[in-house]
Amino acid sequence: MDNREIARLLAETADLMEIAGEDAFRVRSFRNGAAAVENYPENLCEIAATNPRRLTDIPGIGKSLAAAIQEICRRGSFERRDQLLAKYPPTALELLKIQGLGPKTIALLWEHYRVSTVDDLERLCKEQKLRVLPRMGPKLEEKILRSITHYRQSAGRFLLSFADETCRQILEFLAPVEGIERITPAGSLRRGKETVGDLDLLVTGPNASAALDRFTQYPDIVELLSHGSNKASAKIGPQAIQVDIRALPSDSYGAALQYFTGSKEHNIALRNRALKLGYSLSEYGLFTLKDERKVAGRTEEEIYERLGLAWIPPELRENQGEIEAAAEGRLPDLVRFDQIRGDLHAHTTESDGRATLEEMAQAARALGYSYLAITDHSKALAMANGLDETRVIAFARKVRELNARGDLGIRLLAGIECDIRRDGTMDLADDALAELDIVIGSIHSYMNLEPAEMTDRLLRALESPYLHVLGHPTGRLLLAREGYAYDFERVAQEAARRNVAFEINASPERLDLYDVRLRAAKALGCRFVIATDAHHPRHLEYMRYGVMMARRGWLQPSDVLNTLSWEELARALRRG
DNA sequence: GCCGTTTTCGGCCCGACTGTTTTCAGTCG
Repeated sequence: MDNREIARLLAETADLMEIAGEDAFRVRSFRNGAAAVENYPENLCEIAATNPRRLTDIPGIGKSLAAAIQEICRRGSFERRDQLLAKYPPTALELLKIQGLGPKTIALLWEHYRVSTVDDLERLCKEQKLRVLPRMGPKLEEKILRSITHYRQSAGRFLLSFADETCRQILEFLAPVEGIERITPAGSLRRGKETVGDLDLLVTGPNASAALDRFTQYPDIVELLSHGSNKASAKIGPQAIQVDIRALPSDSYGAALQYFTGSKEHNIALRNRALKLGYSLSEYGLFTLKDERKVAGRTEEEIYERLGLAWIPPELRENQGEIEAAAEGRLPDLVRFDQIRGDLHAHTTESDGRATLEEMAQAARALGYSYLAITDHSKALAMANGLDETRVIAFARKVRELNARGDLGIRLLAGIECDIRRDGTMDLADDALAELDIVIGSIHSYMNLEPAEMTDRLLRALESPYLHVLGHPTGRLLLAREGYAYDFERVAQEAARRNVAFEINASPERLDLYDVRLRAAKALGCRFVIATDAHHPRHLEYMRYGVMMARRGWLQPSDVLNTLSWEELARALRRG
């Protein structure tokens, strides 16, 4: 049992407690505990087994949660959770993911109609049966139906980070198998798509089928779907993500990798090109049409080369012009993770981060960065303890002193993630903003304005002479919420004109901006920063997901400001 | 339920919108 799973059980119990109408502070303690557990560096079940008293040393874990964790480690659940699950079906938790439905309404629906599935809920809305309940009406029925549609669209997909982490754990489990040359993830994970449907793993080597055998022993398998000598499939973990693993001969490995990486659209275009050149392309290789002789297949490179193309990085394979560019030798020189010199969006305990400034600085230094911008929230985000002008000025002074002391091993930038208010003005006064090295402007409220009003709001924000970066520019939350509606082109044009960069927020729940919007913005002359929005030292590692997004947006190092040295960056951030 | 103590009980995050009401509960960030 790993910490992530313990955290999931605690958070799930918090949800159930909320539906049961339990004390809100108690619920929050469970949520805090879940967060503490998830981020804890050592395996808690090992601690529980060897020295359980140490559990309560973890901030946020007291006697009750420590006992719950011990019980979870022993038998996979705990008393409180079992009681709640006896009262409410686990499917009720699913309803929490419907926007606009909260614990109180779910409890009400359960009391009246025994509703516990999305399908039931949809039926009741359509039969107009919700409106007879207290505080319910036709508008709510409509809103829920819309939310259900959005929910269905995102069901069955997983965040890139989740797929990536699951993949990493499987690769680790398969590592001891002898006689394996390579195991490569293909599919949308390899393309760096922000959400992933299932995992495709390709194995080659004289003993590839042994890797399949070992895979079927993977402890997290909840359902083994098939297991032959060439392919095995299973659903893994409580989320039941499907994993397909294929054993392949070395001489067609490249062809299979190409085929299973996709995208489907890219592959169709590539096969058409092959046909025109007198070949047929399949997952087994590139063959002549005339005598079905195999001419390529061992590597991807030789297949693309035979088709008169430069090798195309997986992130570009969406049939969005990359094949033409590869034919004409004008593929971009995509930005790489090792070119990133620093992170420009991070939170600390000063607002809603979980680590101190010093801890964040140390983590950034460990990643080899030469600078880190601390950008806590501004005062409009009262729930996050955002900074007012006085605190901002004191904070800037503290950062200058730390830098002057020179023992951090990394350059700190004093920054702020300043709220953009409803009218487009900044949440902090100019004289406070002027003290800072970097100002990110972000929207965290009034996200449902009419498009015209939202466009005006953003254009007004861009007028601030102190704004350097527009944070998470679309506001989307993957698998959860669509971005705000506004005229993106107009805002991008104005951002380019005023030298305000767009953020590529690398947080796995956001990944914002993203491919299509990045290309559009780049074409309009915009520049970008890739930043993690870290609320914990570990979150700094999300940078590589941001880099994947940048690559999907065809960005080169020169498009990305944090590939610059601190001195160059300081010049680039200066306005005018 | 956790934490911290002026040490065993009180504070813990709060403001605003939405859709329903006719004064506010529920949801969201």
